[in-house]
Amino acid sequence: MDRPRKPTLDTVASAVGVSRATVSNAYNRPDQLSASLRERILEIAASIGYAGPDPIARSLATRHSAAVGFMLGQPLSAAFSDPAVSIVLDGLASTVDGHDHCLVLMPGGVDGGPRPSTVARAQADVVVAYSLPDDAPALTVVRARGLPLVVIDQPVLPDTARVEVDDVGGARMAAAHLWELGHRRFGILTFGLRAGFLGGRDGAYRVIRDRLVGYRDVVGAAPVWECAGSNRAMGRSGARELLSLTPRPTALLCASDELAFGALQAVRDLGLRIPSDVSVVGFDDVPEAEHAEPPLTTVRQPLSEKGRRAGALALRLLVGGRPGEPTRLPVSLVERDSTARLT
Amino acid sequence: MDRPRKPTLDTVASAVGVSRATVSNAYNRPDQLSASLRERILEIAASIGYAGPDPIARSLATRHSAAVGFMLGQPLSAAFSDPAVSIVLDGLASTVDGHDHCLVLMPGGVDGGPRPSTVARAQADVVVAYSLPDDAPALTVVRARGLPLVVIDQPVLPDTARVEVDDVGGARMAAAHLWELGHRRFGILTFGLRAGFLGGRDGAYRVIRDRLVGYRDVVGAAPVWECAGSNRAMGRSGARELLSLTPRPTALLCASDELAFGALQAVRDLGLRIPSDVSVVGFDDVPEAEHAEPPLTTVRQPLSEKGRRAGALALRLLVGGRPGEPTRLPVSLVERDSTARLT
DNA sequence: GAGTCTGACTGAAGCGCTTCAGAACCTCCA
DNA sequence: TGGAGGTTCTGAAGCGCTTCAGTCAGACTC
Repeated sequence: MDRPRKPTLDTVASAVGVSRATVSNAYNRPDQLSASLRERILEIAASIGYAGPDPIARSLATRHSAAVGFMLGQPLSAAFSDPAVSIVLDGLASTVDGHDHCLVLMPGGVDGGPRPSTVARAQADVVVAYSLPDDAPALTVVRARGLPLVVIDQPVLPDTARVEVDDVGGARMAAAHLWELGHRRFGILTFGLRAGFLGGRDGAYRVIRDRLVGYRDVVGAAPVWECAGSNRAMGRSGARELLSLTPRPTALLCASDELAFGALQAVRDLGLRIPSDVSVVGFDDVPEAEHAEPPLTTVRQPLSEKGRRAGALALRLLVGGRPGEPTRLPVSLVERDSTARLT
Repeated sequence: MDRPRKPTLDTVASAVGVSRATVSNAYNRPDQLSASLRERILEIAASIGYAGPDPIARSLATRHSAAVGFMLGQPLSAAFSDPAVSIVLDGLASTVDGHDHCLVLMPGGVDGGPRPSTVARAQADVVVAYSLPDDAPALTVVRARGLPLVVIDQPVLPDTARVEVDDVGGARMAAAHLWELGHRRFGILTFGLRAGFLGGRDGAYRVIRDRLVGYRDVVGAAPVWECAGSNRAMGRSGARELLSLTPRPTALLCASDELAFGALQAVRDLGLRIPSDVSVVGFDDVPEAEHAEPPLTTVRQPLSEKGRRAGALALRLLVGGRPGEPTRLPVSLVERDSTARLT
């Protein structure tokens, strides 16, 4: 609390015998002073332990904080149990970091989405939201603060940039693939805020609702188990529920690869074989899908690109750009060995 | 860039007809004014679209930013491919968030550790470093800025708080367990900055060096394959290298569970059985270890607790606390089904 | 009714920096 | 030789907020 007062621009200025403005220029606008003076300033600054302009004061003066906020629907551990989230975040972080911006993390609580007070105090001048429930209070706070917003995989909001993929189309591809292989009895595995067979409500996440639409477009009515989150363990127990239905589904449509990995395990738990007894298809095409046992048939979406695009959009909003049309990234079906013709 | 100027404390003050100090108090010290006036202020503030005190200006005035920085040794995607990292980060984030602090992420680049310029501009008043290479330049910058620092799993630095586990002891337990089961031919799988059999150098991470020491204490010399990172795919191919040695190891010591998961797969790839042909032990005890096939024998360390402790320490340094003695968390061996007596 | 308290509000001094309109001096060319 | 044009540096006005020492009424005490 009372360590010795740190040196400031003024300290340096008077140590060197120039004005504060000049020292500031030494750091920010080298062209505004002679090289020799600049060098002297930097040298003296270093010698008295001045580590450069204070980021906060600089932010206040320039009116931007060089940080982008990242709001997440889940606690970090839940979010990162799904590699898809990590990959998106990595794409975002590297774009943003490449432009000398920091990432301020606002993880979600149990009710989905960061706490409003967290969002209200976050130092960021643009925020990107990922997989928040549609009605998250955090979104309201962001708008109240007047911060530019980019959403990933969420319903369009007025005046907001957006990146998305064709979830409906992707889901349709997955379902059509199974349909063409002769499957007629399906189980659907999704995730949301709580576990159980899906009754009236259709889940909090737009992505999931969309995938559901796509699946149903093709397969019609089918039992849907919603997991409380997207990870293997939940996928495994959810799949177990679906597989214990009578008649047993011959194919499982999973709303994420993590869920599908769990489903593969559940099928094996029952002593059944993939794909001869049960076909499984995922969604995302995370790197591991290729190395699963058996390699997973899934819908590929460009995860890293999604993060990068979101980052680029955020950066653009930052300099006053317009949100523009939603960016829609392509999906495609990757056929591997977890699906086969029904015999 | 030129959206209409946002309302400030002054705007509100004059709209209400009170002084700026009073409006500030309405937000920060409700006891300093009458409830009725406070209510009126908040109401008018809302009506003119004032979303509360600007976080940056507030930070400047109070001289702290309510943010803790988190420096990481790897890019996000690499870091999060290992659930251990996510769990630690989650523990940290929830502690910190519970005290109304944000987390500022500073992911590493290819050379390990965030870029110095990123660190120099980050708005945080304390930073915690996790799994950085020992000589990361980022650490230097933090100290130059005079920010309090807490390190997780890293060599002790002067005037720095630290949390760690007994890596040497844990590794010893794992090795001793296998030794007692009769194993004499070992393969060791670790991770670091690049892939290959370990020759002279002993890796960039202290954690890994310690685990290696523990393994070797018990098993003596043994081939060591260093993966370029800690994930399944790398573990799988690394284990493949070890298993193709002659004579083939009967037991694999893996420096992380992720690596061990890969190793399990590699063993199966070769048509061998676990644990009858090859025993495998991991390190970390991530949640999935229990559900692996077979369930993984591993060294448990309290990952979430590690993050929480680091958070608590950071918060303490923030209010001027002394670093104190390093916090050392206990490890223990969890015996499951991936290890068995050599027959 | 004088004196003391207390609660409610305000004035003004910063926090550490950026930035912009000059000032001061020098060079160069007509 | 006079002014146009450069270069280098400075003064001062903010950025939006917190905080502390007061001021000012009104309530209370004796």
